[in-house]
Amino acid sequence: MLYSRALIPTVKEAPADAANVSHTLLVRGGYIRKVGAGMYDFLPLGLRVLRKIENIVREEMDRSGAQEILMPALLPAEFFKETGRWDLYGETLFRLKDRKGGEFHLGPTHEEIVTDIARREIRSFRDMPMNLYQIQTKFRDEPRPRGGLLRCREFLMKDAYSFDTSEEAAKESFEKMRQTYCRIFDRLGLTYRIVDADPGAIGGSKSAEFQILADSGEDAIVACDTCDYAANIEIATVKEPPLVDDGEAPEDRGKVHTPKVGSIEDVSAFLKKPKEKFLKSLVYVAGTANDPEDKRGIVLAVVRGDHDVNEIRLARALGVSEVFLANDTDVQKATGAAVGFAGPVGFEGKIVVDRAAAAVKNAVTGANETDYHFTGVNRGRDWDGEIADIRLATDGDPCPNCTGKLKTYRGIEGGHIFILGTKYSAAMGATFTDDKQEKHPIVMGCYGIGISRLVATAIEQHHDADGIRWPVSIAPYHVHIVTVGKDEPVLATAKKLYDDLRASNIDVLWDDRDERPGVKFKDADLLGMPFRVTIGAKALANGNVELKPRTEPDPKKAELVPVADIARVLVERVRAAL
RNA sequence: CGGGGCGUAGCGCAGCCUGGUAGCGCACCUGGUUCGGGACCAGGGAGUCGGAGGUUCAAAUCCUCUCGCCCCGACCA
Repeated sequence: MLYSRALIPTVKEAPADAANVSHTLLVRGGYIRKVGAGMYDFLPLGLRVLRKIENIVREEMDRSGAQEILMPALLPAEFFKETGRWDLYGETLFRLKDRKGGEFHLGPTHEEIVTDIARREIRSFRDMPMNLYQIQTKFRDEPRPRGGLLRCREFLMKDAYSFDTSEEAAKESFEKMRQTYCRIFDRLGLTYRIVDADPGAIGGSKSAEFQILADSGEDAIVACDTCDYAANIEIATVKEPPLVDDGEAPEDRGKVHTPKVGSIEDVSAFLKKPKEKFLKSLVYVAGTANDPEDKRGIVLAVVRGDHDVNEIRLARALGVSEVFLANDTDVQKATGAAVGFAGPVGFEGKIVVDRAAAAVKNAVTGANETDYHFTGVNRGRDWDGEIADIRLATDGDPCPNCTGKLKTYRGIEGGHIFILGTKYSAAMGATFTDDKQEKHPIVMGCYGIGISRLVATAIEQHHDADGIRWPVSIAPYHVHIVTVGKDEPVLATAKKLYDDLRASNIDVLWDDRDERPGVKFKDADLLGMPFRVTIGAKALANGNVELKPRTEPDPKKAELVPVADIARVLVERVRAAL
């Protein structure tokens, strides 16, 4: 592509509404433009990256034996109504009506639709295993779109669905997808961790996330420094020492006046006691927003003062689908005190206590009376509760599987794979006949990759102060030729290199604009093509051009390559990196 | 939805408190000098001040409503 004819509207200043690196660089480099919240134009360069990622995903999915299909984005409500998700999905579902008043929605994910294909087309155990996938635009009315391409209301996703005859066979399909995903993320040049995760609203028995490591990531994950244990912090657990009596003599319970100091931090400083001697008591409302038999209840969750509650684990311990931190009014009602002074002593209602908190002796707790705390509180004597694993893992915690320590990382969820079981097939009557003429529901799995999100994710992981540093496999162009000046030999050399590279299937962008060199270099760094070739009169006088990989940090450092060799050298290096 | 903030030229912003002429930088156009890391000089074009209503002789500025956008939380590829 000739730069002078391309739509690459780079800008010097960061857009005011961009909060993260990838968003800023995508806009500054002229890759994308915002149309509305969570909706973006992909300009030519942005689309090239998107297509390259898409093609790698497609190649690896095809290689795994999966078959590509395409389902509609516009869907009649009946399928989601069949499984109950029409109600469960809530506000996130984009709903619309047709001219006759019929109910429709835009697809946020396609389990129901693909299950409908399966129940119509899969009859026999001989038809499986089968894996169907599509690369398609998804629509979710996110409560809060953010981070440019990282979280959109309209986004491109690869979603795959496996169909098997048994849970064991489904595990094999799951494992095959796990390996396929590894190949995909490896080829994309992304550093990731596979972590245990919460299946969430999609449902299912087993799930793993492919977390692309990035400090700006929304997700927190923990990974063991010794074994291969890794989990999303949402469900991560830690090894807790067994509950043994350490021999500390129980003190008498006391009541202290702690005016206006509610937080653990403040009370800890006020009473000059370490946070580990505190019990943090939080009032939760347990239940399910969309549960028809809405069994809501107030629950007190107790963790050690230096720990935090893991809400997903708490919900699991309670056997409900979700828990919500109670609002101030409910806290008042439940404890009779202002927020900050809740405690388990005398609390009327269910109490769940974390394993670590259960071991604390002579603890400080809220007194369920505004401006007062108890000291010398002991479980068993002063209160008791159901012991469960309900705390958030943190840096340095002992690994649950070995003797190693957990380390925390930030990540961006690039892919998520699930074993769904028969949740959708049973609800929708997708069955097959086995070799004994018996009917069973199909066992399903589903596998997602956020294609458009990966464009941004790659930048979060590959950039420097000057701009993007694309991995070769997904760079919009492999080579960026910068011609300095308009001397005839310079232009002729560039033209020949440009033609030679294109003939070798190397994607090449030639900055042939009538701009000063500084402008061209700045744009080249911003755009981030992996190899830059500078052709100028100076080096050319000695028969050389300059070659600089984008990853070379020194802006002035470039390798001199004879004109006769440059095309071959570039072809070799690009191919080696693919 | 809870909390915070912002809408003024294509982009980034000032002006608003204390009402009276819409301004700066970048980008763009013309001419000239420049030309290896975002040049300089001179001239020029470009704005329903997000929208509606109100107060006032007079509103970008004050008041009310409304729409859009961003950030922090709960949700997710």
